[in-house]
Amino acid sequence: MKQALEHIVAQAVREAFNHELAVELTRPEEQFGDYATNVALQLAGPLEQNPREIAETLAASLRDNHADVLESVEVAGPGFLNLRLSQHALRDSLNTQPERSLSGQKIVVEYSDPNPFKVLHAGHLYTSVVGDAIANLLENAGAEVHRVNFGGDVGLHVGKTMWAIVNEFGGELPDKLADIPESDRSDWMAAAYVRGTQAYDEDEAIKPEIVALNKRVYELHATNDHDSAFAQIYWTCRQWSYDYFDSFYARIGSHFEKYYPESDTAQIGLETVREHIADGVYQDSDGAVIFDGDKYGLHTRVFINSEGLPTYEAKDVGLSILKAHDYHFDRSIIITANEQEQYMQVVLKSIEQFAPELAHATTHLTHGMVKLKGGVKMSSRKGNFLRAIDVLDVAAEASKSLGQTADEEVVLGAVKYAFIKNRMGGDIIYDPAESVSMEGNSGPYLQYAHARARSILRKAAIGETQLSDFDEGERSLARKLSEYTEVVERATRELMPHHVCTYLYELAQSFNRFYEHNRVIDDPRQAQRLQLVTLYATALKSGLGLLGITAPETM
RNA sequence: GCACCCGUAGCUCAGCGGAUUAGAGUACUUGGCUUCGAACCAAGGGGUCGCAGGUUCGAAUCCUGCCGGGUGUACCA
Repeated sequence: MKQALEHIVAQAVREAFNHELAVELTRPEEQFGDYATNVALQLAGPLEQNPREIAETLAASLRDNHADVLESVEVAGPGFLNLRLSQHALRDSLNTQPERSLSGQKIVVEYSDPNPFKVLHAGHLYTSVVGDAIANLLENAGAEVHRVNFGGDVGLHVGKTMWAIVNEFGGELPDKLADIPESDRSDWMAAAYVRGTQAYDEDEAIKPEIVALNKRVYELHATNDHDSAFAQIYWTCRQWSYDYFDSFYARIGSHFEKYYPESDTAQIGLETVREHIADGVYQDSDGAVIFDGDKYGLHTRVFINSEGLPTYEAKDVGLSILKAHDYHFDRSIIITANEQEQYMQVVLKSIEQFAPELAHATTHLTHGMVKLKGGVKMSSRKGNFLRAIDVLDVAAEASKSLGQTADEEVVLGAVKYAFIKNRMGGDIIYDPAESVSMEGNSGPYLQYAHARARSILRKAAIGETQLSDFDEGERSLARKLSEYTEVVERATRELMPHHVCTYLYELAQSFNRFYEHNRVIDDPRQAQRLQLVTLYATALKSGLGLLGITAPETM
């Protein structure tokens, strides 16, 4: 409907003023109408006419030619045009069917990116949640979406963890792995990483040992060694990490079709970087291979270190090439924490030098850190970090202490909604109690709103009736419902799922206001109103679905 | 030092070129349930939109400078 109206207004402008203009309609406050546009103000300059007069001319034209769609057209303020939809036009704009604007497009979305041999922390949960929402939005718009994951199964951090494990075992003794209970594996490796990092930073004698172990890990891959004692420890621990990731993703409802380990991207990254030394993209410097980002207003980074090993930079180059090779995508979206923003610019700028189309098809989105409200201290035993599962546990506890359910469905809904509702970019302050509360702008509130609407619908049979003209209260709700597709379209276009949260909450408020003053069951307008309640419940469920949040029938 | 991100009600955040009165949630004050789930609704107090300039008919929104916070800045990921 919005697009059709924009077309209509553009046509009116064309006919009246012989002027081409990209018309943009906005949603004004309800008192002003259903749509508004400031085209008259935009035209005032070029046409050298009074904006109000331009607006009056356009209003008259729209009233004369489109009375079927527009109930009223009014000029307001300095020259705004306020449009109010006719009953049938409003009825026609009530649907939650997505516009398949991205159909035919192949999009790879990479997010989450936890590293084996390290902790799966709150930040990974955050990216996973927003990444899912963004992927869902793209898919909803008709794109062929591929969700992929990337993580460091090789690299210095692995050397650190391996060093600590070997140190703890008193040698390369894979049999000792059997002593680690399954439920402790993840935390045990995370703790080893913490010890390894400490040793690396504080003990000059150990540092070279860890560097050597890092190199040995690369060798395991190069020689396909699965048998040596060191190899057995490495592969077993790597698998433990992957198993843990899988179970966590299953728990939160994330699904990745492919996991790129860095060991797969390291070689191709290394080769690609070396290949482009000759043409001057990368260059030797102090025994390392760098990309001179300063030339482009960025900063310089090392892609191959003086040990001859690829750094994360080269592995990311390799990953880009692998993803392009595997998917032949139209667009690649990478979601990471914002501390990688400038790093990624350097990597992409270097790729742009030899594969401009690949760099230009890539979008890097970033988000901030997850911080617990009140700065709850994590125990040093856990390494001073907030694990992903800690967030879920804290939410479950908060729910219980409010005397509510700690059902996984509700806890996940609470956490996901709390994460997504903020615009991506800055850090988010996570308040467990607020997130699980059924009062206010929260996931459980919307789940409850859905359950409540479904409850009404269960009490009465819905006939085959068509929607008829709305009365005042119905119209207000209908108008809010009609915004659904526009909001989803915007969230998709801007890759900002938080718009969906804002809208769903407003929709629920709009419904509650309607419901407060209008009877549904046993009212003469029951059939009509049940249709609206149905549309409302559907919108809530679809919208929550896009956010990766379930909409229960009862709570 | 330089680069990037962020500074909006006590707190947590939307709004990111438009509408007499800058919006939500929360917290606080008050009113509303013998009726479809009141986990709701209605009303009230609370803001020099970090500061100062500039562009514009119009700036929380764009530009510049400053202040404050965060992050990054050569062999970590």
